[in-house]
Amino acid sequence: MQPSVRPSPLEQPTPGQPAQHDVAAVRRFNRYFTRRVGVLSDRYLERNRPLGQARLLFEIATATTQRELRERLGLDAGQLSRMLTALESQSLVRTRPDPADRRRRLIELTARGRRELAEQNRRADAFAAGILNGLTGDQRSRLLDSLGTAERLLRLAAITVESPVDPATAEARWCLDSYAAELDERFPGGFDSSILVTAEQLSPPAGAFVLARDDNGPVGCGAVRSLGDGAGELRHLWIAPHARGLGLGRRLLADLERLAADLGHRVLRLSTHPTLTEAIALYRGAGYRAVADYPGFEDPHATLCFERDLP
Amino acid sequence: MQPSVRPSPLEQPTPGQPAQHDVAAVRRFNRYFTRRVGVLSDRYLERNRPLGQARLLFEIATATTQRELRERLGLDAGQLSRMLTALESQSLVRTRPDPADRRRRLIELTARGRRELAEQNRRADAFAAGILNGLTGDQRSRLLDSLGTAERLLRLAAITVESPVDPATAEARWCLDSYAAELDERFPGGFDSSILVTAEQLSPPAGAFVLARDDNGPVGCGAVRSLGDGAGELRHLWIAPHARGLGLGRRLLADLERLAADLGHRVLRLSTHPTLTEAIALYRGAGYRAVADYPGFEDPHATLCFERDLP
DNA sequence: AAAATTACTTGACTCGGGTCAACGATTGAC
DNA sequence: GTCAATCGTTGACCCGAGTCAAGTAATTTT
Repeated sequence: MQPSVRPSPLEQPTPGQPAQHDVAAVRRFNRYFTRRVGVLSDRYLERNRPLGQARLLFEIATATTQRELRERLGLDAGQLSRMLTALESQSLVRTRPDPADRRRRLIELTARGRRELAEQNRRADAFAAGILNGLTGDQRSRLLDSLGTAERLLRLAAITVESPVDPATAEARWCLDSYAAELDERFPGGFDSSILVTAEQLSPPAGAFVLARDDNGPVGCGAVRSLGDGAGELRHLWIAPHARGLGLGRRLLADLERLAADLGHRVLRLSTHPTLTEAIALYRGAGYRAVADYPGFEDPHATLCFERDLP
Repeated sequence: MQPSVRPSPLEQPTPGQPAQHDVAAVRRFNRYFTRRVGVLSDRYLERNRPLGQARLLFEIATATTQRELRERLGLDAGQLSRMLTALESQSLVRTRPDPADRRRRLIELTARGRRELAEQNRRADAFAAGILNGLTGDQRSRLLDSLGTAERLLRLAAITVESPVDPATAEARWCLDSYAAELDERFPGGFDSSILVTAEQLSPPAGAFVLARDDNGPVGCGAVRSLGDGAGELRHLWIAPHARGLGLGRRLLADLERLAADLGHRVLRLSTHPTLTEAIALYRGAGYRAVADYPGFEDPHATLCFERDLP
């Protein structure tokens, strides 16, 4: 819902309200899909066991504490406790006190529970296979393609970008740490994380930090700091691996440019490394031009510099 | 699950079990979609009214008798009756005895019920719009494209083809009537339905009839009759308008060819009309060649003849 | 005209999901 | 060492969904 005061050459995330026709199409698909696939596959899951317990079995496979289960499934403590005793009485699940904190109870599947879970999975697979069965190979791959594209775009649509945000929060730190860890792996000589800019440099009015989140937490970040003299520097633009290929980079970049302009910068500069091909393509596509160097440039890893005038 | 005894040049609907990878992709999408969209939109629908009543309100807009509602929603008679009295006590719905059969009660929305329904729709729209909001125009159209393709393919996968089937059943008659009605509209001079082949000609061993159904009933048909002398004739291949563009034609055609071969025919012939461009494309694509005429050809509307040797 | 059928209503249930509050047991903070 | 907070359990609920069977009124069949 940004007012389009300053039209940017980049794609705007929200070009007005969606057309009624498009809204109807989404609703139509939703109606069809949940009726045909969603509900049915639930019924398939439960083997004369309440749906809640069946779902729980799924989650227990990867969780160990009640707290975790409660958060993941959004259950009441009492309700979960009762469901667990039900599963325990079927000897699908075993609980024992956590030695580290004996208020807690650790939960694990028994051998029988694992068999039961495998059977549930087999049935869910059979259901999905049943859907694919009536299709030719070509049709199948078109279907999977469409589902994949749809999922990626839905995920993208679920991502919200907060800007500016305090770079000292846990979520922000997590992003910056992930960024450093990734570069450390990708750069031949590793990555020297001491060159990460400090939180002070990224807080207004000196600079700004931008954070993208989906339903499960942070999925990307980016920062602007001041180089002085009307110039800003873009730093630490990072997208979580599972959120790549969605167009989120462009969205973050657009937000950072807007922020930089708001901070009074007239030109935005950045440096990057030839290995980071996706990033380079992003900058070129967004109208950045390569420059030899710039004052304040200090990253020893970077060997490519870009800049762009801000509107 | 047809054994591939006689490999046809046409695409087989079931080339073996789907790969595990594909199955997982379908499950992944299902999980994501139902969690993110399905459940949420239900919660959006209900305005401190039980979900069942909210759904009912939707359906009443287009239905008038309890019987119809029961069938559409799969509800118990008692349950529906109670839900209706609940809606009636909120004066959203009015019922009155059907003058034609006073055991029945006609159901209609009151003015207030219509307002309430409109509000429900507004909310559901807002929810769908919310999904589209975070996307650029280009991304939106890609999303809608993908959803459309996925829905069409899922619909196709849900279609089952029964062959052979008794051409005298109500469903078969319905298809043939629809076929005649459509041609009557599309042909400049109308369609003379007396040339429809008789049920006897389409029953084994003289011929065969094939019927395609989706969850809601018949969506297509086709027939083979004998022309004598080792030749069969393909007749009345028809696909319901809402099931077109899915590739169902090719599937029915493949089934009919298999049937014709089973009946002992060595060549399959057919006649069609230049207006029916989709059909002509289908036949050409399936390896049929145009011929001038053939013995037994009798359809006054048809002016194009095709044939193909059966394996 | 009687018997069977159909359309709906009502009562009496079960069940799963969900909420709330009280209560041990355990732990961390001061 | 005490007190507050935390983790899980248990009892006592509500609610909506769904099932089953008996009952009433109207209609069709025979």
